[in-house]
Amino acid sequence: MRRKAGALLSIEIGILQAGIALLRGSDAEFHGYAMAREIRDQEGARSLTAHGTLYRALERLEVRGLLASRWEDPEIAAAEERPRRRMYRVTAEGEAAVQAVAESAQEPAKALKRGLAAS
Amino acid sequence: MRRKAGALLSIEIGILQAGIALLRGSDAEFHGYAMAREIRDQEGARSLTAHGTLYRALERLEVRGLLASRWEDPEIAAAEERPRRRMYRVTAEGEAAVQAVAESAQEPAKALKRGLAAS
DNA sequence: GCGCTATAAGCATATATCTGCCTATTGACG
DNA sequence: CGTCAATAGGCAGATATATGCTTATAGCGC
Repeated sequence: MRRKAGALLSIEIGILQAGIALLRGSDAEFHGYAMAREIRDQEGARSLTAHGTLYRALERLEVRGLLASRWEDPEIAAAEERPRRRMYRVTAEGEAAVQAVAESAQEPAKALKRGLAAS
Repeated sequence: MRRKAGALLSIEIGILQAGIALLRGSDAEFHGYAMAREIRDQEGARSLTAHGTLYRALERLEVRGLLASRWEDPEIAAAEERPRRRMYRVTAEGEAAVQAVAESAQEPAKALKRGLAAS
């Protein structure tokens, strides 16, 4: 659907924000499937159809350097009897990108506040 | 569907026979998913519904000692970028069980042959 | 022979990631 | 401002294994 140069899609912002929220916590890493669950539960039944949409979004973010990933130690996955996970973390670049989006989104809000104060 | 004491179901016989055929080959081991493909291709679109039927049959055969399994080294699965496999092989007991079934199945055939020869 | 019950089979879904193919949307450009 | 093209989204399925729940069936006892 033809992307505006350098812009972030809402799904991408969502991923980064959720990932940044994790940075405050203990592990700071997440994996695709858990993120899919998060989005499905919160954003009122967003389908992500078979998760294809999400995994592609994750890939895009990694290619752009906003996320970095590593494969979980396969021994751990085997011990827990589940498929192995690809662990993602938000990079400094990723944090900056979200910060930029948040700030530009606040501009109209500030304008509104000023407007209310004046009336 | 209430099993006759000690009897083998046709799906179980099929698994064991296919497994025994492999014994002549190089690896002698198989995994559930490959077996499912085999059965699907050969037995004219047997569904095995999401493979649930097959995996339970494999489990039954293992519990009865006719199959033995081991988990594939998770590093290999990771290197090949796929979920890990559970590798099965037919035990001596398994071979004997199939042998017994095959022999009892030949009885009627022999009787028929005798009958034909006499006419 | 008939009904009861044990159990296999079918259906669905969980776990986790990924790709192919088609459609819908949207930014960009004339 | 309308059309074109790039790309995101949706659908489907592959790779592997496994479990919960319901339904069908077959053996066994009466």
